[in-house]
Amino acid sequence: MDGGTLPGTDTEGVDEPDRVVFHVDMDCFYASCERLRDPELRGEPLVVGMGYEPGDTVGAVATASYEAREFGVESAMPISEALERLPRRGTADATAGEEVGETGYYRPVDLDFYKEVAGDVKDVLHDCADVVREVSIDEAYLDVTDRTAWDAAGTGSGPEATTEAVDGLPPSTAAGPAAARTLAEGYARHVKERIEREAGVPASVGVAPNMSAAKVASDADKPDGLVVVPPGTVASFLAPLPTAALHGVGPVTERALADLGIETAGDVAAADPETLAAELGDRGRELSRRARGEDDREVTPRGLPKSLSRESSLPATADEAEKRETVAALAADVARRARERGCLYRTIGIKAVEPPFDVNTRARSLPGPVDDPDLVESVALDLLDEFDDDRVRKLGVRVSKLDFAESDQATLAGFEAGEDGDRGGTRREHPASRNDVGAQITDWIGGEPRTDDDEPAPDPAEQDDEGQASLGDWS
DNA sequence: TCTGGGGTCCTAGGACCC
DNA sequence: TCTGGGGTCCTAGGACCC
Repeated sequence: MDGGTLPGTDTEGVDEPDRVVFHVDMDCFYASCERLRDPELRGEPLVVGMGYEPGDTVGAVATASYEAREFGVESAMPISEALERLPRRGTADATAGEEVGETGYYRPVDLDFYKEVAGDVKDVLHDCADVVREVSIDEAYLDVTDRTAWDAAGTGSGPEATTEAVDGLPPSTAAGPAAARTLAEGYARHVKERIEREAGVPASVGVAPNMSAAKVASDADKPDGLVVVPPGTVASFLAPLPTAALHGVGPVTERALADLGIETAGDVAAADPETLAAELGDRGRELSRRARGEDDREVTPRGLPKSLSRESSLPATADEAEKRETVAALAADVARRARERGCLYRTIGIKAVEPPFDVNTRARSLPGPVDDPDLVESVALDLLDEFDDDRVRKLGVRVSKLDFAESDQATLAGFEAGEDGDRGGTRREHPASRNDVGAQITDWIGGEPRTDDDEPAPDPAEQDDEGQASLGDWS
């Protein structure tokens, strides 16, 4: 990362040639990491999740290996159900008489280790592309327009014109004989192989002239896939896919579309955009464009986070002490993380989920940004009062309206966190005592908070990858 | 399927201001 | 006094993603 950040000199509006965008998606990443550490797990059904350790009562599958998926185990499935479909190997659950073949391995989530592996992957990605947008721990977009091209590769040799990359794709899509073997495909293969070699885990890669098509392409042939969608073929590539294959179409939107008689991406592309807009708002229009292969979004590094939160499930309870204790612990953790990242927050909120799955959120904004763990706790508890008599199955605490103070303050924050993570907030804090939240806030209003009405802080989403803006660390 | 945890973005209504 | 329009901020909820 060179420091060449030139706000205001972006090239929007310039008519650019076709871009080459990769979407790199690690295959059941957590499971792959576990296998990297313990090769014995290779080829075996493997479930990574939380909640099945002794003493746990709630939990879900984070990742199931493809072998485990054959038993019907899926991501986000309650761990109890996963265990029913695929008993744990070597436990009482899988007692005598059970075929070993009908059991699988279970591993708890070890995020720290996965982050290490993800770091190796990221090193490769940043080495291979000028612009990388890390979407999550196991997923990223690369703009490699300046590193490769859509030109046909090599010697135009005839017989090799079809590529593995397009196997399994509908005939009307991707590289037909004429478009086969682009330089972009070769480069994607190179990236994929480097990831495998240097990080030790498999990835699927989608190659397309825009982000949304690349995203769909990486999904189209998992695991270990490489799907290339050259310019001009995006709409025909997408057309036969179900609407749910489009990024941004979940169960609700899928149903809404189905009610309109729209089942495939091709149907979306053919539908009147205004009809979609009437049903789905702006998203409908956007969906229409994407389905037709239009997506102008540039690949940009991810900006700073907009909120930090922690939540935790518990056996449904109305016990006030238990609820308060939980919220206090969550508040402390959120505040700690905020301080570690050197960020101030101006809004504090809670989430209370009542059975069966009734999500309530409450939030309160402060007059100015703070770094004050005690205040997070007291506001969160105050907001929790409303649910005193309610049974809850999940509680959460969130801070938002984040303020990553520029330069000096950010440095100070980092320094503080490093030196003494336990100290009370020391800057830009209200002077009031901490006994009563209402009093605090009122006092503060009277006092003199930093009136940051309009700090024209650059939109985080548009920040260049300068300094700490390049997330590396969170996710 | 009775549903984990950490996020993002969007929308709608109300308060408030000019 | 039954009533305009525009803008911003706040809260709550919802859809979606990995």
